[in-house]
Amino acid sequence: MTTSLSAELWPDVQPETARRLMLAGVDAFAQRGYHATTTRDIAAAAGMSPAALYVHFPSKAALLFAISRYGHEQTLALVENVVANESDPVARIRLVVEDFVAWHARRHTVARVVQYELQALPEQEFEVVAALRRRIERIVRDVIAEGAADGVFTVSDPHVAARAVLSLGVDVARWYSERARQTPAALGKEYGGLVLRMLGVTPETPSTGSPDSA
Amino acid sequence: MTTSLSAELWPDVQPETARRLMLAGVDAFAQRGYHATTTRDIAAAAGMSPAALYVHFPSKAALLFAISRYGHEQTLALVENVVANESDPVARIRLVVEDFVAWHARRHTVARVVQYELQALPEQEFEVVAALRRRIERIVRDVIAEGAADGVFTVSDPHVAARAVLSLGVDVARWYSERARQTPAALGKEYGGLVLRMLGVTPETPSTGSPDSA
DNA sequence: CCTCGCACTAAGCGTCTGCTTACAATGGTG
DNA sequence: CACCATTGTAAGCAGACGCTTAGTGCGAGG
Repeated sequence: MTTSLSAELWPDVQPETARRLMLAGVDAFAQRGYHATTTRDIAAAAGMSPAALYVHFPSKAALLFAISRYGHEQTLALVENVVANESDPVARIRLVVEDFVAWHARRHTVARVVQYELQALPEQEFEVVAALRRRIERIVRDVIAEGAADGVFTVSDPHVAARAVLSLGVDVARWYSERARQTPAALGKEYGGLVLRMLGVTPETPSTGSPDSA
Repeated sequence: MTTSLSAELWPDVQPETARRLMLAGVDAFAQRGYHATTTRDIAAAAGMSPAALYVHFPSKAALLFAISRYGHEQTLALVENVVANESDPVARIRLVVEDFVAWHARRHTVARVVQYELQALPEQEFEVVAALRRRIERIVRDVIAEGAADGVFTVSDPHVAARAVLSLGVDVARWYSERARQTPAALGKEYGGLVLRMLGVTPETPSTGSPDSA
């Protein structure tokens, strides 16, 4: 189980039992999918009776929402953080990809739920996370558009390019596992390079600093 | 509904009713997911009683398997066809991406089931489609490795590069819809260009022929 | 020591699930 | 026309589902 690794997640979820339920939910949802997971599964994995779930969450869907929302907020924060600390489009997009990919690899269990169990959310809750997703996509698209305007990126359509960049990151959650040949950080670095080339950045552009000598 | 477009799928499924059930299954599985779809949903969408499903398929899982297997065979055939008709690694990878992406866009309903409902298959049936998936990945990886050996591709690891290329194609099924701004064919062309740059092909390499003048 | 509130459990509710059974309509073949 | 395989239906079974209810253990406050 990857529970031990995920234990450092959600450091501030109020009752310890609620966090255990979220952890159990993540594992179950990621492995079997939301609809194939029963409240009895989750409760048993958390070492409790099925009714205990309803002490902390009004419904099974609310548990999914808590997980999904928290995960989306983390990835949004990640992207916003890079944009806040960097100004060069090349550095921005490389670091966004590095962090985004590394997160989807390291947290691939949570990421699987975040990216692929969206449709199971009730309409109202779905709208909340959909808004978070739009913000993430918007930021990436704007960074690419800015780089294209500066002439450092060569893309015919920032919309398509942003989709492609995010696709590379999202899809990592689908196939990555602990027995992958690369660490999350190493994979992020490699994908960062791939994306820069995809966006038409020539290697002869050392940007502001950090020559990244091998 | 996208049923009318999908109607040209499976031209050779024996009884017409079985095809209608598969069509209804594809739509339902893609929209709500396998586990959230009931046999009553499928039967109703096909205009039949729930028991009719069991005249043509031994179980709900068998219906999913028929859909998944057929879809995987189509994408494999697509990739094999390109490799059989082209010899240059650059042309091969560009056409593979073009066709793979276009298929995942045009058939995004089927593709969604094919790519994201795998885990719902029983173990034995899963192994069958997993073998097909391995063959697809293998071909793409070999083409990239060959291009890298020839010096036309610049990749540090063909495994990672193949994963990235397939990720771009697979993820199209997740976000593409009829109201996308690009036709499947146009998207395929654009992604083909992105992938070539990602693999380090310089635009100054016109390969054997086909200048692709715009 | 009593009392209250909170976290939790045992048991079970109404409903829905995949699937089966018993039977009817249809159409090709002798 | 008799026969039967094929293709469908109506009704329902056994089990599992999300969630509720009634009640228990226990630590904090008076």
